Amino acid sequence: MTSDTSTEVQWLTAEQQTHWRSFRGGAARLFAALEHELEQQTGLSTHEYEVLVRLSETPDRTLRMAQLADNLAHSRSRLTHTIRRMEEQGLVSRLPCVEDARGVNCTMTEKGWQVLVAAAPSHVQSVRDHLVDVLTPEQFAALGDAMETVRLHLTGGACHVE
Amino acid sequence: MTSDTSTEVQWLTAEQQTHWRSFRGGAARLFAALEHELEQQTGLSTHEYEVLVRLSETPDRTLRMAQLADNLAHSRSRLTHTIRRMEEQGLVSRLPCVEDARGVNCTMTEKGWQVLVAAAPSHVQSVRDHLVDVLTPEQFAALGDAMETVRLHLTGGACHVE
DNA sequence: ACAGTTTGGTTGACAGTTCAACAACCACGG
DNA sequence: CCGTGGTTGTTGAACTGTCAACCAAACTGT
Repeated sequence: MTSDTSTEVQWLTAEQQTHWRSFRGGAARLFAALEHELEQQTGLSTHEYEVLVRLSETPDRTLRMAQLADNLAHSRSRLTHTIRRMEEQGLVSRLPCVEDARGVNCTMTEKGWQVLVAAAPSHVQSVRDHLVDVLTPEQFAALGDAMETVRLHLTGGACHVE
Repeated sequence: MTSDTSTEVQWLTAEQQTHWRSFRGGAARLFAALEHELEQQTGLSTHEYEVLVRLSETPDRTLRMAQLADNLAHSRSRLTHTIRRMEEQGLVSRLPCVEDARGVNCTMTEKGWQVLVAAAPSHVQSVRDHLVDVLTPEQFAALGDAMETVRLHLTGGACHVE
């Protein structure tokens, strides 16, 4: 990008390049496979599934739009579109927020809960089939730890929930 | 999905769940950050960048559409659209294939080569900043090995190139 | 009280992806 | 030959995500 002699580019070694490509290629194919299987078996996209999971983990199955967006690392507008579509399917509903009149509370409907309950087993099985059970427990743990480090570094240590 | 008593669901343990979420969240944020930085600094999407990388690695900077699609794990139609756009930008060009009249050879133009050369350093730096240099060499190697295993399992051992 | 700024959320136009249908070509067995 | 089936690549419509503009409500300082 800049000059040539002053700022020498620090290339990747051959091993690093191999690892990087394995990571990128493996992750891309893994997520694609999971997305595809979930879609086939339940009609849900992984994003919709994740929305339902996050909502299901709160006491009242409700979250503010902004919290949901942060949790999922999605843009606000993307979440708005997703939630609108899910609302049309009857999976969630939106209510104005009492404490903050700007806010919107997103709640899981009973139908949304049942859809999630029905979808979870096959999705978990997919994750096992293609990731968890393919690796040794040590490999899988190392994978999780490494990516947690990456995540913390990217979010500046904040955004603790995922 | 099926019965309840016969097919008991094998849930993830709490640790497995944590690792899985770290992996998914970390990978999503990492790829998003890399995509964003590459876009900002070079005007290229990561997909376009990968296309150029793959082409640059062949002797004549040319690949059949199908090989390119397999390498990138993209659908045929997706690649067609991508290549059409890149062709409009003058980064690649398409020529009918002599040996197989169905085929299309995709070649990198000189401009495409120069765009790649200009883009590579900052992209490599991004990968270092957010992934390689954040982990220990052992962690990074373990990451690569694990995802290579996942990739091989998903592609049935075939598709050796990535 | 009130202008200025920040935050929460939505909207619409645009860009990129998916999916199904299609056309052209190869390869192989009658 | 001819036809059948599989492969290669493209197309257009529908869908999803991105981006910038926007409104409304909440803070902030005077």
